[in-house]
Amino acid sequence: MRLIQPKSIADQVEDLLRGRIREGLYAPGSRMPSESELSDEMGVSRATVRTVLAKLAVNGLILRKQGDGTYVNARVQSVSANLGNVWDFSCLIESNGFVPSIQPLSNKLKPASEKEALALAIAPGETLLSMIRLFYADKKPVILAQNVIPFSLIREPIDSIDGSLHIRDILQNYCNQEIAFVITDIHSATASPDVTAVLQKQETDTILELDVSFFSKDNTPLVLGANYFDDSVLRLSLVQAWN
Amino acid sequence: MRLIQPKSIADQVEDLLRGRIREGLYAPGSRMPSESELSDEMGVSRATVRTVLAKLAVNGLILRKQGDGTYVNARVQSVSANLGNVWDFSCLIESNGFVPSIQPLSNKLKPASEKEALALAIAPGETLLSMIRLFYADKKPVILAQNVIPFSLIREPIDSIDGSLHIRDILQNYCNQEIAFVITDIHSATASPDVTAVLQKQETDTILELDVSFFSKDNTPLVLGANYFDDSVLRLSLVQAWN
DNA sequence: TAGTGGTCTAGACCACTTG
DNA sequence: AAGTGGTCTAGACCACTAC
Repeated sequence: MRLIQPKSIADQVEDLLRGRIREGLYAPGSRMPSESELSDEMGVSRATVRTVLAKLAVNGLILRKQGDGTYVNARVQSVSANLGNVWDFSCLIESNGFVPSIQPLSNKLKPASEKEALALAIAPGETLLSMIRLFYADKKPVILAQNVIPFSLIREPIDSIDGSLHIRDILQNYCNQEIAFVITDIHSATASPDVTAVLQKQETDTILELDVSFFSKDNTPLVLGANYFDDSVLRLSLVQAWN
Repeated sequence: MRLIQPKSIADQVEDLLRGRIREGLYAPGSRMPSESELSDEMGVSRATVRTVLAKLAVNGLILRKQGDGTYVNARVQSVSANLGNVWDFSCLIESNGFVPSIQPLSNKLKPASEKEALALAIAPGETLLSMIRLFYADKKPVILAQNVIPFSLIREPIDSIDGSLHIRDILQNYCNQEIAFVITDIHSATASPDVTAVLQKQETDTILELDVSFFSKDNTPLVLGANYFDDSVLRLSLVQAWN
C-alpha cells in the first residue's frame, strides 16, 4: 500500500500556477507577476518559484524574457501532447477535445517470442501476460493497444486486474513497480486486417504505430507495448522549448 | 553579429559530464560519483551540479536513486532522438548511425496560400521564401524538407543563403530571429508521386510526415515546415523520463 | 549509522530590457 | 535607473537506501 504524502511545496506552487493559467487569471499572452512577487505572495523562496517556472517553460506553457518578464504562451494551450505525454493516451485523447474511455478486449497468457524475450531481457518461451485494449475518443475507437508484461512480475491474480487503468497504475498496483523511463518508437504503417476491423479503417488507410518500452530505475524492462493509432482522428503533436 | 560569450559554469559542467559518459569514463550501468564529490572536484556548488544532473536525467541519460546514487543509463546511449531533437534532422540521422548531409534543391519566392497565411499570421498572397532540401543518411535520401519563411523577415539577399545550414542558423544569420519553441505534428501518409521519386520509394509505401512550426519568444510564427520522413531507414524514437 | 539524493532557503551578483 | 529574469553560492534539513 502506498502512503498519501503531502505534495511538495514546488508541486503545490505548480498546481496553483497551472490553475491560474488554465482559468485565465493569467490571460493568454499577458505578462505574469515577477518571480519576486510570486515568491512573496506564496511565502516561498525565489529558487522554488524558479524551478516551477522552468518546468512550465520547457512545456512551452510560458515564455520567459530576460530583463522583461514572464508571459503566458497563448499558442500552446490547445496543443495536445506535451513532451511527457506521448504515450499517455487518455491524456492525449482528452487534450484533443474528446472524452476518453478504455475498453479491455482480452487478458491472455502466452509464451514470449524471440523478439519479445530479447526486448524484455527474459528467456524465449517464458510466460507473458498480453493485455489488449481499445481506446475511444467520445464513441469512436482510435487506438488499439497491446501490452505484454512478464508474468513473473505480477503479484496478484490476473482476474483481478482492472483493464481500464493506466499502465503506470497497473504496474504500481499489481507488480509493485515504478516506471522510470520510456522509449517510444514512431512508425507509419498500413493497418493489418484485424487492426482495420477494430479501428473501422480501410486497408489502404495509413496509421501510426507507436512501439513503447517501459523501464524501471534498475533498467529492467517492464512492459512492451504496440499501439495502433488512428491519426486521422487524433492529432499527435509535441511542443519543445528552449532555455 | 553574435558575440561569442564564454559558456556558463553549468554548461561547462554538462559538457564535461556528457563527455565522461560518452567516452565510458563513467561506464554504462555504473554508479557515478556523488553530487558532493562532483561539486568538490569541480569547485562549484552542489546546486549547480544538481541542475546539470537534473537535465541529464530528463534526457534519460542517467538514473537517480534516492539514498543510493546516480547511475549511467546503459540503454539510452543508442536511442536516436532525445526530446529536444525531434526536428533536428542532421542530429537525428547521426544518432541513427549514419553520416548526415544536406542537398539544397530549390529556393523560390511564392505567394502564401490561405493555410500558410493563417499559420504564419500574415495576409494571404504575401511573399514567402520556399526552401526545399533533401537530407541524406550516408548516400541515401531519407528526408524531403520544405520550409517556408515570410519574405518580410529576411534581411539579406536570398542568393546568399547557405541552404545547408540548420533552420535555426538560417533564422539567426539572415533574419536575426531566435527560435523559442516548436510545435511538431506527426502524421502517417502514403507518399505523393513527387515525394516517392525523390525518396526512392514505391507509391504504396508509407512515410511519416512531420509538420513543424517554429515560433519566436514574441509568439510570432517564423517558419512552417513540411517534412517527409522515410521511417523504413530512420528510426524516430523518443526517450521520456520522470522525476 | 553513514552516505546518498530530494527539497528548500536567503542572499549575492550579473545581463538584459524598458522607460 | 529600476526592475526583470539568469546564474551561482553555502548551508540546512529531510527521506531514503545500503551496510
